[in-house]
Formats: sequence, structure tokens, C-alpha cells
Amino acid sequence: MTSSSASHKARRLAEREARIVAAARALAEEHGWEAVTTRRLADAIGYSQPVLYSHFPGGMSEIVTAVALVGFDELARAMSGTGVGDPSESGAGADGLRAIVTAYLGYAERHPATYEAMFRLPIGAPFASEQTPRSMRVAFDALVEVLRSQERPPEDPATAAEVLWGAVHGVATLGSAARLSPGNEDRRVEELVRRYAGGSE
Amino acid sequence: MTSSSASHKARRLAEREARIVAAARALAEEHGWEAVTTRRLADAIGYSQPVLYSHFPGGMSEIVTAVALVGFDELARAMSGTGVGDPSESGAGADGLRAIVTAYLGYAERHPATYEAMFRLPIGAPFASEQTPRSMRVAFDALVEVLRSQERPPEDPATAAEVLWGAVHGVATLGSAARLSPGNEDRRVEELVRRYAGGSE
DNA sequence: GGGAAATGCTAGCGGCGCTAGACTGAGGTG
DNA sequence: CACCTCAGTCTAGCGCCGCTAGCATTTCCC
Repeated sequence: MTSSSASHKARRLAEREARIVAAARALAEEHGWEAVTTRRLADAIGYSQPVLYSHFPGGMSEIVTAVALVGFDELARAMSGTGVGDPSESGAGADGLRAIVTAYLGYAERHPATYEAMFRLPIGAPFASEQTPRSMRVAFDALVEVLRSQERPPEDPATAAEVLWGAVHGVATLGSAARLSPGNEDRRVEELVRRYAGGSE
Repeated sequence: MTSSSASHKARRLAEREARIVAAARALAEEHGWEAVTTRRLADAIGYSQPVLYSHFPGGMSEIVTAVALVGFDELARAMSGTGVGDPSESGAGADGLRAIVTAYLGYAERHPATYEAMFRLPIGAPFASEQTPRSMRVAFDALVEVLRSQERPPEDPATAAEVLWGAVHGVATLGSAARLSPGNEDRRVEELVRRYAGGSE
């Protein structure tokens, strides 16, 4: 076999795999994860069910994981895109914090099903584990950095970042589940910024 | 038919209904919600599947809701049991805040499946809606009160309580999903208390 | 051209939520 | 007492689920 045909085949496989992930994500965002079934997924890519398992031996849960990984990548990019970490930019201080919080909440709101996938599976701790998605670490580090860039940085930035992550995640989750008062989103962001821009006391 | 036999019948029905909810909860806490099926539930109470539907016409989702309502009751009681709201007691200030946060996180950790049920279904906003579970309001009001009892109360206690709720919920969720560093629980509680005991700025 | 390997399909297993329809036994009626 | 009614319960089964065994076909290498 020629090497070109081998790479051609590899690319076709990669493309089909991407189509599966994209189909799963689209279906989930449009009709919720309970509508994402192997039969519908096979239909969407024009193959039969067993083909899915040649790409994802772990079945549905592995496909959900793949969507989650894409989500972590996108979220990390959205958070990093706010210019956090560079003290000379607008990425420092309260403005940087507001930017990163807004980016996070915005992403969660625009892609609720993807966000749900990201936090539904046992992937591992954000640090503490080596096999944790790289982009999850990147996103977490962005939080640590923005906290360090505040006027009075916290004594324990790692713990502070854990709690900030929890706060933003909680607000995103409760908000998308209609558990918080609608129309109050901006005030919640300002409240978050106020709480975490200040020092530890 | 005598009225005593009627009330007897009603009580038997109520008892069986309670057994269904208890069985669902026990099964969920022990093996996760995916293990809670109508067949297993019917087995657990010694009846066939259709009996479940005479008690809960909405099927499984209505049963999950019933478990969630019990959970809201218990959580509200756990939070109120900290003596929050009475300024002369230990329920005020940073100590009261710490107590209520600890109660909340403790409940979520002891009953993860019940807690999951409480935040998985679209039940409605904590205020904003009349048909919201009463105990959910009670729990939320406890947060508002404890924030009001701080040295420098927030200007907008409702929004502050929303964010605090989100923060505690987020920490509970991420923690139980092994998303936060294990062994760091106490430091997270202290960090939460520090952030929300102080004033808005 | 022929054998081997890769590729994809059909068919089906056990289990799911849920429901239609039959059975059974207790209570009221002549 | 015989009869009828009806509430309560069960059996059986529908359409769907995730997943897999085994066969047909195509593709590739010699």
C-alpha cells in the first residue's frame, strides 16, 4: 500500500470521527442529551450503528466525553482570549476578572448541552491528576492568574481559584436551570466581581 | 362503605407511596440514578410496574421529583437548624455563615443522589415562581438572612444570596465530581466565609 | 487473479419506560 | 342468596435503548 493511500484512509477516518462528534453535539444542543442515541447518530452520519463503536469502543459515554473535550478547549480559549495574565493589559484587576467571568458564563449560556457534558462525567480533578484534560488546566490557571493580578491577591490563590470556579460554575448551572431570577444576570456578575476582586478580608 | 375503611385505604396508599419514594432514594444513593428503574422499583415494593403509575402518573420523572422535594425539606431543615437569623445567637456574623455553609455542603456530601435529584429537574426559580417548593424558599431566605446579619451587609442581599447559593452549589457539585483537590474542603469553606462575610467592597 | 484483511451491514439480545386489557375479589343491590 | 359493579392488580407486549455476533463485501497486496 502506498503511504499516500494510508494517510488518505487515516484522514477519512478522522473526518468521520469528527462528524460523529459534531452530530452528537448538534443533536444535544438542539434536543438535549436524551435525544442523542446511537441509532440517530448513525443515521446522521449515514452509517450503521456498529461503525460508531469502531471509532469509540466505549460507546455513547466515550462520545459524550469527546464532546466535553472539545468544550474544554473552547472554554479555555474563550477565557484566555480575554487577555488575562498580562498586568499591563486590560486583563488585570477587576476588569480582567469581569472579562473572564463574563466569558465563562457566556460560553456556558451559548452551549448549554456542551457545558453539561463537560461536567457530567468523571474525568478527574483539575490539577491533582495527570490525565486531566490539558485545556481544563489552562482554564483553571487563567483563574489563578486573574486572582493574582488583583490589587490584594489572595494568600492561597489555588484555593481561591477553586472557590471562584465553583461560584461561576454554580451561577451558570443554576441560571441555566432557571433556578435564579431571570434578568438579574448582570447584577450577579457585578456581585461576583466585587466579592473576588477585593482581598481576602 | 364506612369512613374508617376509607381512611384506612387512604393511609395504606400513602404508606405505599412513601415506600416507593424511599426505595427510589435508597437505590439511587447506593447505585446511582441510572440503577433506578421501574422494574427494580416495583420489585422493591413487592408490586408490579403499573402500580407505580397509579401513584405517580408522570412515571419515573415524577418519582425523582418526589425524592427531590424530600431533599429540599431536609436541606432547609439542616440550614435552619444552624440558628441563623437570630442576631443574639451564634447564628449571626461569620460564624453563622460558616455554620450554614457547612450544613449545606455536609448535606450535599451525605446524600449525593438526593442532592443530584434536587438540581436535575426543571422545578422553577427559587422565588419568581409561586409553585416553587416552599422549603426551597425557606432555604434561600436563610441565606439572605445570614448575609444581612454580617457586619457590613450587602446592598442587594437578594443578588448576593443568589451568588452565594451558586458558589456553595458549585463547590458542592465540583467537589462531589472529584473536580476539586481532595483534602482541601476546609480551606474552601474558610475561603467562602471570608469572601461573603465581608462587605460588598 | 487469488487469498487475506479491512470494512460495514443485518439481525438480534437483554433491558428500558410505559400501557392495554384481562383477571380477581370485595361491596352493594335485587 | 345470587348477581352485578368496580376498584385494584397483574400479565403481556410495544417501541425504544445500548451494544454485539456473525456474515457479506470490498480493498489491498502478492
